[in-house]
Amino acid sequence: MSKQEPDAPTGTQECCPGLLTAPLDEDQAGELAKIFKALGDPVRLRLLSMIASRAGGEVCVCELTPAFDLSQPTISHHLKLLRQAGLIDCERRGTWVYYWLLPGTTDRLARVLARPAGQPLPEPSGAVL
Amino acid sequence: MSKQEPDAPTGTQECCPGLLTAPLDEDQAGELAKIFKALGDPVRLRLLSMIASRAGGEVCVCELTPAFDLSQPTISHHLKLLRQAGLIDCERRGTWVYYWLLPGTTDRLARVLARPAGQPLPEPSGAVL
DNA sequence: GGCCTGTATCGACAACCATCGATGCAATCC
DNA sequence: GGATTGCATCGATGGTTGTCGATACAGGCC
Repeated sequence: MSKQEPDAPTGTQECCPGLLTAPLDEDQAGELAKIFKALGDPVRLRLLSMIASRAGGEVCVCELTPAFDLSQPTISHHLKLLRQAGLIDCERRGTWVYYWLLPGTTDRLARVLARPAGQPLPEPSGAVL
Repeated sequence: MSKQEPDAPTGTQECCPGLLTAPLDEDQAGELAKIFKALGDPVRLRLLSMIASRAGGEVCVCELTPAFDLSQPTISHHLKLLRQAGLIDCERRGTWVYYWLLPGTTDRLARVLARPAGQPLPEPSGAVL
């Protein structure tokens, strides 16, 4: 486990200065889109937040599955997608499998979305909601 | 324009303390998933970064369309999705249509993904990449 | 008015995705 | 060893999505 497909770049380019400062090239856009797509589902968002907000840092699948009105294979599928996006990782311990957050990936997204502290933004229509 | 469907919540709940601190409820997850889904496409990510990183704050569609190997209706479609997600807005000025970033939405995502400064994260497997 | 240009919408189609039941595999317990 | 439990994988299926050409609409120009 934790080693099935080389989908999670795990460490590739910490560089990119953010979405909001310079146009992304195709490679950066493709790589980031994979991660955002993984977050683009309510079930996966809830799974991720359940895992990330866990006190001990890790959660057993047996706690995640009953929290949803979905079949066990469906939850397993969503966890796999989150793992392939590099957002979480897991380990089998005896009968059970535990998942935890990989904070590097969420940190990277937060940086990519962050606006460099007081960017001008001449607000042609204002709109800072 | 700017007023076609009430899809962009524009200002709904600045509250939610973040993905990583407490489990999301279904409503929050559904709402956030819509925005992340809009970011889950390389073309839309590049469009957004082209718009956001623009010096004057706004970009004419006539500059965006030729930057891609895609048809004009396809670009228009992607811009519509970004707008429905509350990430950008637009205005027609004469013959041309101009788009700009709504920084409130990206700010909100950045906050949602940010980890509250020195969260423990006992790292059962380390993995801070 | 009529034409041209820029952009949005429509309808169609192929590709992808979320979901399920069935099944397989791993580890424990008897 | 055999039974049981926890989780992953497989195959199928209906719904969603990215893309296109055709078309409609809006505004400027003659």
